Amino acid sequence: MFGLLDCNNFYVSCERVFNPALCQKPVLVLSNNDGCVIARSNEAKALGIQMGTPAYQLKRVIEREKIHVFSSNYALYADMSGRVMQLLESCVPAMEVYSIDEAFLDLTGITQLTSFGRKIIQMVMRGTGIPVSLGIASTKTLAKVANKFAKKYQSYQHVCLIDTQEKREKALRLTNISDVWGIGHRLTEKLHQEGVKTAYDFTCLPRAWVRQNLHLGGLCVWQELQGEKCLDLEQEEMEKKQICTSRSFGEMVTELSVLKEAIATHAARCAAKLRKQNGCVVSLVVFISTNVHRTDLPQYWKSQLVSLLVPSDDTREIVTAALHGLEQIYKQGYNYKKAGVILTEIVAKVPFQQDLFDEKNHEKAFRLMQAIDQINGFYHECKIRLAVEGTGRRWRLKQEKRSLCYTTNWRELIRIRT
DNA sequence: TCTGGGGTCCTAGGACCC
DNA sequence: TCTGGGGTCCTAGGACCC
Repeated sequence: MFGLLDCNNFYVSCERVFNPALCQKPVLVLSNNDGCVIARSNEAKALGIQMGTPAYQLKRVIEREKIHVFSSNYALYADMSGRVMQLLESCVPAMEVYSIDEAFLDLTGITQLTSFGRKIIQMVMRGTGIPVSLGIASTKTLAKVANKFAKKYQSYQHVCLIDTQEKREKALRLTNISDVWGIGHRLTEKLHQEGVKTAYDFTCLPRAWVRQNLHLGGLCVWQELQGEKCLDLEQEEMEKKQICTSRSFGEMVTELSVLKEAIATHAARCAAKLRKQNGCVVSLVVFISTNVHRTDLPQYWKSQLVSLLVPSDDTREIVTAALHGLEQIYKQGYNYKKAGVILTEIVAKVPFQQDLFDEKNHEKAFRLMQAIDQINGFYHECKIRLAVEGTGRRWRLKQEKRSLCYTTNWRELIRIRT
């Protein structure tokens, strides 16, 4: 059996752990640049606030309902996620960390699944203060369905088990097709045209039709909903095939010098992620774009592929390549809103490969990068950077309501008044 | 004024080869 | 009347996830 454990309103719950006065109150967490809503407390959901709504459209309701609003604080959320995952690891034979707030658990051989589930939930609550819900079923997709019920109906007390045909059918009849994992809005439209409203209706479609019209991905969902296992636990962390770092700017940017700082910073961040998985990059893409929402201003979107002569994981070489790409696509006279770097072709690192004409001291470069990674890793921020990365003063994110990094920064530890 | 950031996988279609 | 057939590789774009 599979379990899907998911943290309730995760980002909001993290804020509440360190600020209990937020409990029972409507709370929102915003995306980077305080752009749109990415997490809501139940109280905020009850006010009808939808995921993804731009913050400026909510100004009035925020004031009227006294909603507490936070900029996202990823350092805090990532650290809290790590604590939850560590606790889970200690009580199941195997697990897959699926996202920052979700994990699939291998529950093979465990009897009394519901009471076991309740114990896990209590343990996470006691250890971290984060409320979680658990769905249990014979496939991952059904465990996802069960998890929705565990969250939605109080009577389950945060654990929902689907272990019989009757329960499975009943759950599928009560699940909208759009709420099924793997069915996005496009497939929902297509299925609505076929008269499919619920997950149960979907399972009644003939296999051949599903294969032909929804292809392999759709067929996998169809099988899993019947209780036929298609997906397994993925335990080892896969190496990324692409690594991307991009950000919108807090304010619009026109000058090349400012874009250079941003691109250099993103490229350096990509390089650090790359070294973490022992990879080297062969080619990368740099892109810049204006603000697509400002239809009153001239628009420009351009990307440039850059190939490195020798695969590299050296921040200096990756940054140089990225800046080279930027110079080829920069055009004066536009207000830029976003820039990014994508490492598109990644290969495994072969230690100190030497080219005949290569005069670089790879051993020395390796030690330098290692030292930088260690120092930056220790401080949870980039203390050591290239000068071209600048200070970010001119393009920094807007984060007006960020809470403190209670668990990762000594200067921001929680203060208790005496 | 103002709308995030990071990924994956699959498929169709074109280019090219013999 | 009649226009081969089969294969690979690459890329762009679409769809999905959190």
